[in-house]
Amino acid sequence: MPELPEVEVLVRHLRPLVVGTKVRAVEVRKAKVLQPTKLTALRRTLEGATFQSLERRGKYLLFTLRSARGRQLVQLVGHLGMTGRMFVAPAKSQLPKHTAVLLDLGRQRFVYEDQRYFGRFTLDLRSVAKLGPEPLGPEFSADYLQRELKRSRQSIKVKLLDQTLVAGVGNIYASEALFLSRISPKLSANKLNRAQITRLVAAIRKVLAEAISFGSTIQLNHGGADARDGLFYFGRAEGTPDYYEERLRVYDRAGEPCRRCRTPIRRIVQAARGTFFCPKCQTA
DNA sequence: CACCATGTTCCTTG
DNA sequence: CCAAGGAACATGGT
Repeated sequence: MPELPEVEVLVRHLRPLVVGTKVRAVEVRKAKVLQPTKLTALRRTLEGATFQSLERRGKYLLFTLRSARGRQLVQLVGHLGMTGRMFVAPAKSQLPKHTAVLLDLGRQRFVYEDQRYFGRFTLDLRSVAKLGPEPLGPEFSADYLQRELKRSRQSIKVKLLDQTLVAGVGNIYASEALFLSRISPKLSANKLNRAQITRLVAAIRKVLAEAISFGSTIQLNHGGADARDGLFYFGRAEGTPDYYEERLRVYDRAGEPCRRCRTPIRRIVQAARGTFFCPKCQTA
């Protein structure tokens, strides 16, 4: 469930559940997700430590803990990859098949589960340090984007996936933002004019903010055994079907009519990922 | 069997 | 050295 909005909703959900709790023990079932951190280092750092805060940066979760008796603060980085989930559940509850890391919090336990194990649960901050500005923050402006795009010949769609350009936009919301700003995904980054760049900044902010508010509205069952079929797709409450169906404008809608002009939505492949767009509304 | 999937990193090519 | 493209990672759904 992992682009910026999904991570933001998860962070808001988890924050009150973990802050103030103490880690009694750490169990790792898939050491790959720790890398390059060693199991012994993770244990030494986390056992006895108390969660102090939880923030989001791009698609990453940043946990800050206070060490056992010192007043030393340590940071823990989480990433959900393509299929990761994190939740807090009763200590004896059933665990998902692909559980990677477990934190014993006493009556409750924190679970990081990831079907494909593409995610991370690590003390290594290097990936976070490389991230570009937050798209919902003040640094992400038309001036900034214009400066960054002018040297790149990559298609704008592929460029938006570059986390050093802007942190948190993924394959779904890149297509969505380009549709909203009526820019062809194939347009070379350095060919966007100022008006397009201004529209794109606004569209990125809008699709992300809209998705956060959608995810905050519906009831999500983060820890449930529900079928996991995509972004916000599990455990949603009954009675929100309309908004749910209308939520995405182009992503995964190949062949279906554009919501603006009824032209069939097209799917193309860019950098080995699917891109969805309206060939009539999104002109080069 | 073939192809597809919300992400990131590494390797190769130019 | 840099930019860009593609494969790899691992598992499951259609």
